[in-house]
Amino acid sequence: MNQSLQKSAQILETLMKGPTPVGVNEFAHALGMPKSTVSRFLSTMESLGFVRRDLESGKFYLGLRLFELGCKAIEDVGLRNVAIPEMERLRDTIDENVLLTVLEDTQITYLDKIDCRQAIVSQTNVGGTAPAYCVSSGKAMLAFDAERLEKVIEKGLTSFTSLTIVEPDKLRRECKKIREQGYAINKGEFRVDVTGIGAPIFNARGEVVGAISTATPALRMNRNRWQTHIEAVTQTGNTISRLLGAPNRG
Amino acid sequence: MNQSLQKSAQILETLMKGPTPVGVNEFAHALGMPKSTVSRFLSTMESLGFVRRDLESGKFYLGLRLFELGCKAIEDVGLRNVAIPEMERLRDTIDENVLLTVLEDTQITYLDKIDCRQAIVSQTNVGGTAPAYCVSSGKAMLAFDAERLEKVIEKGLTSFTSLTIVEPDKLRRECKKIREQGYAINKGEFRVDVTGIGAPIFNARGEVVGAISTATPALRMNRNRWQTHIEAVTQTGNTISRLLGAPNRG
DNA sequence: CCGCTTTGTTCCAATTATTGAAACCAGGTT
DNA sequence: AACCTGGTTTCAATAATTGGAACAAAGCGG
Repeated sequence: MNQSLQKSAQILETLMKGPTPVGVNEFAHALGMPKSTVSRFLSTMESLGFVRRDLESGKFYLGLRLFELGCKAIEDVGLRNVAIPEMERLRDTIDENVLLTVLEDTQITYLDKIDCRQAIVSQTNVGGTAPAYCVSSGKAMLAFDAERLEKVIEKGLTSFTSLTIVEPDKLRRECKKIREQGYAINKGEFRVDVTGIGAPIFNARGEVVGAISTATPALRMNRNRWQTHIEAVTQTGNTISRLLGAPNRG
Repeated sequence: MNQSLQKSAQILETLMKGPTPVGVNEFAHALGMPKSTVSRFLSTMESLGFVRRDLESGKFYLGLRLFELGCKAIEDVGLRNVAIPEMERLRDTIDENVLLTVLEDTQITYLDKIDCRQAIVSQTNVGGTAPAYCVSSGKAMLAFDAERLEKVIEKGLTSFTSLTIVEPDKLRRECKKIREQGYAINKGEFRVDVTGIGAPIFNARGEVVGAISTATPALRMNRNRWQTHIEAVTQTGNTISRLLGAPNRG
């Protein structure tokens, strides 16, 4: 057990749990360390960005490097562990934002987003929601969850654009088609300028537990890109499903 | 300079900057450390919560302790509490993404983003960084921090697009102009399709402590929008500065 | 099923870094 | 001017760390 890391952790803990800012002498008393030891540690931690020193008082706060690291740390959770490497591969293949969603009631929630390298993207907020029946990942999940599909229909299909599917039977036929082809497409059904391709994710019992999808400005999708992306997204959904122990679906 | 903390920082940096998860051997190669050294460090960092090990693969991610520390770190930046309501007003006025940044060494860090309602936006990662000299908020801060400006110049001005300012004197003249007009503009200097308007934020001692900026796809910026946005961003920067007790700058 | 390769862990003699009391510095107060 | 407090730097003494080697486990190809 590395002693230096333990001491630095104690310093960070003091800053996280108690009032800030904190001076060298305060640390020495709080942690039972000689002030020369504390002073040297803080100097190193400051140069690494783990703490920052208030110029007026000379006292210390937690550094913004931790904020940067923390933003990255939160990205790796739950279904994400399995999905992220595959989403990253998909993003690398098609260079579009790749989203991870789950179905909650009649809406989808964006659990995660793998960012592409394009400067112009369709905006999606991790933690945000959207109606399931008019986005690609939502339709991909509804197609394999008949009970939830009927619940969505029962709740009512509000029009968001002229392309939104609002007739129940049309949505049912759309879902049948999705089951057959293994992916869903959205072309401006929720937002006029946004297109997407979604594929369901199944668990070991064959239940749909999530979906991955792309989100692309419509102007970037030509015929060739559609075909390439459909294949890549479908394959990624299958791969993630297999990693979760799902039975083979083709 | 404590060697152990440096090594742990390198490990965290590898996890933050590159693809994850990462194995012991990968760290050893990436960092030029013996795998015994890496293995011991990871073991200690895991017990402290700084990294977490995927049970299946044995590979490592950044730990959620960093997320906890990062949340506290950003709380300590009082700037956010003051800035957010004004940023929201700005977003409501111009309907573009509004960003809050601070200057760290020669780069900016995105502390916060207030999302607009547009479907197509310029992508920005909270917790992410960018070189200060070729984004609007970075230039807005450098203009009022001569020492930091010279440090950036000394480090070198890499070209990102054909519009990036890479001549030191041209950057200095640009900063002089920014000081005069009170705002900075970026038109494709860092990413070709992205424009932005940035305004500095000052504290009670008249020191620049941050900046707000917009981030907009270039195709959405016509002449009228430029003028409207410049006035709104500049006014918001002034308002936030006044709230922080800054002397009046006009 | 066996041999090989790769990844990761543990050991321990050798090496290096760290330690912390003391000395010193700076600023504020009496 | 003297004293107090907080913080930095020094350096002989001390402790921690190192990293190659040995070992273990898992996966792969023949």
